[in-house]
Amino acid sequence: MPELPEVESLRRSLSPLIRGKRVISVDINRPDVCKSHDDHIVTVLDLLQGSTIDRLLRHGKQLALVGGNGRVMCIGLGMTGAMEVQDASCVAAAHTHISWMLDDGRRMDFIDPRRFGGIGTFKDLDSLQRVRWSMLGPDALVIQSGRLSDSLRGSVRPVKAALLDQNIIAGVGNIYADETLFKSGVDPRKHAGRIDLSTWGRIVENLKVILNAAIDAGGSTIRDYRKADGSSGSAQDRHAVYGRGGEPCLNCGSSLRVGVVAGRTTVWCPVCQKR
DNA sequence: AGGATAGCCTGCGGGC
DNA sequence: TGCCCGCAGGCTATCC
Repeated sequence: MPELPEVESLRRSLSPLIRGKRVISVDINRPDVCKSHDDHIVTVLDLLQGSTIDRLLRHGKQLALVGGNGRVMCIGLGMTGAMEVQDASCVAAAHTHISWMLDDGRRMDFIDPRRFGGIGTFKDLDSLQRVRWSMLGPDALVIQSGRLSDSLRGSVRPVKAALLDQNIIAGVGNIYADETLFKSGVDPRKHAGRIDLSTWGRIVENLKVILNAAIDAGGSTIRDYRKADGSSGSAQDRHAVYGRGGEPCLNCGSSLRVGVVAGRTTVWCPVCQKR
């Protein structure tokens, strides 16, 4: 499940494979996964055909590839999206929607069975920042607790809903929201506006620790992601609450509760996490 | 206005 | 054994 750590792991693993490479051609198998933000139909030029790939940037869960021609592709992985680089002679996986032929004989594929993901194209980095990234909250790795506290002052929404809102804070998904709130001892249903500054400080600190630990372990997560999609064995072991509903709390032994908060399946400890 | 909810889409696993 | 249904969740559109 690509949240911030998986996207950052992807950025790091993809970078040495594609940075500086030239895109010889682009195969568009499913045009509808691409969306132009510059008022025209997406063309291969928007998808960096003929250009080098100069930089890989990330904000929250979004990955941007910046071309030497200035154009930008912003990739959202959604739930099942993946980018894979392999020898161009390899058969493309099922649900490969876009392929980039690189000048080193390899091919980069955008694969996304459920198509919750997609690729936005922008004429330049400024356009990406203005149209999309400036609308998102600060990246979860660098957000300040004061900023979070300010933007949620008086809010009656559940704190979990706030953490999942990319316009408030970018990069947190269902798994790390639950894990962070458990580690912080905060009930996911607690009103965001009723959380004091010191508690926000604890939440932000724990969030960053959890995200950074996941990034450190993320290489393996992303490598076996396609298998982990169904069976996800090793990734689950690291989670204290996610996927452990009904099992004993690792802290107090109470049965972990499962419910729906902010429209998402949520697991928390009814004893350790306070309203 | 802002929060809640439905729908998108496919694969997998539980239950019968 | 095989089929069906529910669920997984990031994001957008729409409703309340």
